[in-house]
This record gives sequence, C-alpha cells and structure tokens, in this order.
Amino acid sequence: MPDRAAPPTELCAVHDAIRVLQGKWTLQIVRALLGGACGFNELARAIGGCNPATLSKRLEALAGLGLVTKRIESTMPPRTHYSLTRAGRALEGVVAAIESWGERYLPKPARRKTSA
Amino acid sequence: MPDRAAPPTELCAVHDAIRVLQGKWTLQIVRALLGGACGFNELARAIGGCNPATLSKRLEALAGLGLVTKRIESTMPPRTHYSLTRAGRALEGVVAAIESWGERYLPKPARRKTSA
DNA sequence: GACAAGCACTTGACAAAACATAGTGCTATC
DNA sequence: GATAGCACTATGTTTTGTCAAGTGCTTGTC
Repeated sequence: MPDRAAPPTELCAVHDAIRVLQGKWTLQIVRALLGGACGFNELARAIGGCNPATLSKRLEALAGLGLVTKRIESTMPPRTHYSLTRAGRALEGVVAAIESWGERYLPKPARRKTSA
Repeated sequence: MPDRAAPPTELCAVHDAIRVLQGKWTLQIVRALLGGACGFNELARAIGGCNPATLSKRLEALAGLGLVTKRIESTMPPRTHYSLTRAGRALEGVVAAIESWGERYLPKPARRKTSA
C-alpha cells in the first residue's frame, strides 16, 4: 500500500458508521422502528416489502451492534417485538437529516427529474 | 398502531432519499468530495479503495441525480474533476449526523468486524 | 372438528451488485 | 526507453439481496 498512513481514529468512525447504515434495508428498518416497536412481518410490510431473509439478517446485525432489541413475547404462538435501543433511537437525527435533504433536493413527483 | 397502508407519495421522499444514499460507496464519495473536488483515482483512494467499475457507476448515478458534477479538464493527458453540486453539498448535514452518531454510539468496541 | 390464515422465521435456488484484475492510450518521470 | 500514472472499460468471480416455498403452532370461521 502506497501512503495509507492516514488519520486512523476520526476517519474510521464515519467510515464504520456509513458501512453499518449502508446496508440495503437498514435505514428503512430504523425509520420504521422509530415510529414504534413491531413484529417481524409487520416490520417487513412497514418498510415496503423487504424479504424475510434479508430482514432477518439485518435485524440480527443490528441487534449485534446494539441498535435493536429483540424481545420474544411468546414462543408458542410466535410473537416477537423489535425495538430500538438508545443507540438506535439516536439515529433519529440521521434519518431526519436524510428526510429533510430528500424533500428539498430529490426530484419529487411534483417535479420531473429532467434536470439539465 | 398506525395503519401501514402507506401511499407511495408521502413515504417516497425519505424512501427515495434512503434508496439513493444507500448505495455501497455513495456516502463515502460524498464525504470525500465534501473535502474538495478531486480526480477519479484520487477519489477511489480517498474513500478507501472502491473499485473503478463501481465508482464509475456511482459517479454516473450521482451526476444523473444532480449531486455531482464531472468536469473534464483535459482529454489527452486524462484529467477529470469531480465536485459536488449544491444538492450534493447539502448532504453535509447527513454526513455530519452520521459522523456524530458514529462517534458516539459506534466507538471502539464496534470498530471490529461484528459478525456474530 | 376441519380449514384457511397468520405468526416468525429458515431454506434453497437464483439474480443483481460489487469485487479484483487486467488492459487501453497517452504523458511525464526516471 | 522502461515505469508509473491518469481515467476509465472489460471480464470473470464473489458477495449480497430476492423470490418462493415451507415449518410448527394458534386463532378465527364455520
């Protein structure tokens, strides 16, 4: 490697954060959960139809990172509750930033994206 | 429990924004460009070694969305400059939010590969 | 009591995205 | 005059995400 002796601490924090959040449905999941805890299938529908395999994987990763808590209410009639931890809820700022950016700068249905 | 029958129209602003930003190197690219315009290979190195095919695709997509501008300085000794548009620079808030979240909630413990 | 539907997932085959690597045509440096 | 660099594109492999179906159980409807 050439000159990769870059600043370690600061650069990596963002890098890592981006890597965590950049998974396919991750932000969607967080956003949905920000609106309240819910079950697996419910969550899948809420975020717009993520398939169970991916959702499961994401949720597991998120739980592993301490952003999401999985609470099994009952095993027999399967009932699970996913909710955000404090770290997860702290992503509200990120989601809000994305939301406001999207509303302002992304081509909306009202405006065609035929920008020159 | 709010009804999830979400019409595309309203939800789409965030949904779209997330979809745009969730691409593999997108945020990384924006973050690097936030620090100043640069060339193709330079950018690839700055974001940590994205392969050219992906970077090219991302850049093209970003340019198509009006977030990034590509300026060809010279064709023969190839020299290109990529920089952010106003919409792209507006992502600074998003990047900052992610950065501060990452620094606070994703510190050293999670810095390693956290696949359980 | 039988039967469809729903819950929370898992499995497995498949497609799409990202990957590494090599190569293009040129110049500037060694 | 060989090497390395620029901005990319082309090729083939690996990773990631997707669809469809299935599991064991309960609940609701008849």
